[in-house]
Amino acid sequence: MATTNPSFMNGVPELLVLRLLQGREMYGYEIVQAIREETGDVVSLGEGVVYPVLHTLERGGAISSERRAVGGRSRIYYALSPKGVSRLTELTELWSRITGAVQQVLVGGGHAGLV
Amino acid sequence: MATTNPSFMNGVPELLVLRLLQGREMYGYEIVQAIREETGDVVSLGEGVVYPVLHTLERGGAISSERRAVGGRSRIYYALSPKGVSRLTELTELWSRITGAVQQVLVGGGHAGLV
DNA sequence: GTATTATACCTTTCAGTTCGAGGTATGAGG
DNA sequence: CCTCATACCTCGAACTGAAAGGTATAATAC
Repeated sequence: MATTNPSFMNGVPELLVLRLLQGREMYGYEIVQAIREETGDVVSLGEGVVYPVLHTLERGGAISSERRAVGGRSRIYYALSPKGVSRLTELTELWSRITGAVQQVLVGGGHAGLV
Repeated sequence: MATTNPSFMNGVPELLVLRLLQGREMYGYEIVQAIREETGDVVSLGEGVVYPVLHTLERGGAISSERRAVGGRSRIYYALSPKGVSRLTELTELWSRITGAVQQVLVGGGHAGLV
């Protein structure tokens, strides 16, 4: 950890991948399309983003992989580990705190003086 | 400029600064502290972030500056221009769309099929 | 009178993330 | 047979934001 100085807004791809894997086991190519579809193309992470995230996550023990042949296709399915669950919780809370703080400023209207 | 490849999550400092200036004219040092205070220290942008943002914004015509002496202090006050207002609208909408999309995935629970 | 702190501005350097492009391989359909 | 969609992967470029350091002045403390 002690990630040096991570920008306060980062780690969203990681968050999305972990969340999707919480629902079911998925493979990389599938995750790429799921993100596009579930966000209505608002967020579109390419394979160049998703695959490295998966590898980092696996290296850190947050997910595990298993190669399977499905209909002649070779896919690598990823599953969330307990470590991944707590990491997901962590990131979700962080995301919540940050968006809340930003919202605070957006709504605050310049009259900071609230109780 | 042509967007090159801006990460979909960037531009939050710019958004916050514009929003604060919508309320009243402010100077850099003041903005740094205001962000810290209004977000309860959740978001803390240093001077090394805020000043460059102000300069970029001014170069782009989104804000205008005016040097004033206040109680022996020399401060540079910034004010939002019409261009800055529309930029603020733009960024606010983008922010809203993105956080909405992320929320969609976070809540979606894997059963994408909604009406 | 001088030293320290808080105000107020600024820039440069560094590191991390994300993006895009490119590269390999196989099964299915024309 | 050739092309397209599936499915995996990596490297290089680019941008952002963080930290640290640098200047100057007013107010306070000693």
